[in-house]
Amino acid sequence: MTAEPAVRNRIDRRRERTRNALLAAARKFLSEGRCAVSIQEITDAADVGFGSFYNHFESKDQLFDEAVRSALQVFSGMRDGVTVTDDPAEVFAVNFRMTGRLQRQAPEMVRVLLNSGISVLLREEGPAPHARRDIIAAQEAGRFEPMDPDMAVMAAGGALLGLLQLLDARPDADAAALTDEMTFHVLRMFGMSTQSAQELTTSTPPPQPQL
Amino acid sequence: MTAEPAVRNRIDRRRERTRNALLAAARKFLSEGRCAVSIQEITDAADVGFGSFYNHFESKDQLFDEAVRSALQVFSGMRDGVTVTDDPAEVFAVNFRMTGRLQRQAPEMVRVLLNSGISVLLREEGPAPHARRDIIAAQEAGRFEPMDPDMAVMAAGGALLGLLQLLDARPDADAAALTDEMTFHVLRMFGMSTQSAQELTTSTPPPQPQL
DNA sequence: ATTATCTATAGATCTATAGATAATGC
DNA sequence: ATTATCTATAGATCTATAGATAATGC
Repeated sequence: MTAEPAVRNRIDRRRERTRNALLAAARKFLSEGRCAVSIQEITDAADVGFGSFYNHFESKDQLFDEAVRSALQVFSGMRDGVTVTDDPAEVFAVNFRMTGRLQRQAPEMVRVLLNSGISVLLREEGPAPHARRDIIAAQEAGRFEPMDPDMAVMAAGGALLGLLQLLDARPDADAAALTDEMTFHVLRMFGMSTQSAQELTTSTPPPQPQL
Repeated sequence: MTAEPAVRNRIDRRRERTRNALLAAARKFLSEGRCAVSIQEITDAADVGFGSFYNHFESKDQLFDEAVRSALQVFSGMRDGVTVTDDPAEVFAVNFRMTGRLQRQAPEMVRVLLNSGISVLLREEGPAPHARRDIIAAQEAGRFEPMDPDMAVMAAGGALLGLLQLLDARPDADAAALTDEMTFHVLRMFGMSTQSAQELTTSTPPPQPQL
């Protein structure tokens, strides 16, 4: 009656190791913007026999697709375990601040998304659907002014991607400070007062993102 | 003493036609996110003999690089011919509004940028350097509140890319209205009052972007 | 005469698979 | 006995170039 255990035996664990090595190698190339790489190069980077590729993926396109998806999951999975508050604006702010800080924790994952285009903001597996719900809740609670939710998601998501790109280009910058500054401005864009926005971006530091 | 005429004779014009056909074909593939396409496919799409490719480009990478650059030039070149005002905030707003409207004029060009990642916001050939100067001028004129200029560029540029992506996904939406709404919110993010931001986004409609 | 384009092709590279090898389950 | 991995390779595809053709300049 219970679900299958995630890992059944040693064979399955080895199989998953190989698969993960291929995904990690694919993310490495995608993070470098190299999408025209041969399967041989991928299996070499994964330290896996060439033929093993076809035990796990039908094509390079499929591998790359799942690699992007796996990077997206890091972002949407980050929300799990975050303390819930009853202020939806704070929920939004905490998630924004955590995502910005994620750049220093997982720069390669972030780079995969930065290279995969703005369309990540429209993907259902990405962080957009959650953000959309948070924004609507904050609007209904009167914390944000009314605004087309899709526009709000694209505005906040775009600013977030811009921030991540800037942090990527500036390895020595204070990521937490810049992230909080960006969060502050996004909250103000959503109609919050300077004081309220400052309260949400300076008070409690957000928890460390979980990987 | 004068510079060479852009086009000297019929041979040069034909040469340029071929080169432009290759660039256009490359943009077509890039706008579809297909970077692993063969040179044969590119020359077929350009309706050009296979060998002609090497008369103009040394490699596929070089072609793709110049294709992205040519798409970027459409954006930064759009500013030329725009009426100049003495309010730097209005200059910023007019350019933002024109760029949003550009999505309906040149959707393929926009798609090339959307697919080429957030790093376009850091490229010197892109619109970022101009936007940066406009933002600083508006800050010094007291129209925008102080803010790290690079952060401001990434915030506005990210929101703009998000807007363009949304317009691309919604061919039937009112692009001008959504663009003006996004402009309004970005101006408010930069510290403008609701009234001032509304004045800059509702009064004079921006001129049609030139292609 | 010059120059760009086009066609054809040799050689390199890449993909997909078959069959051998190694590891684990029962 | 089963299953995944690995090695080797046939066939397909792709790249870069050589040489022929066509168009223009002078």
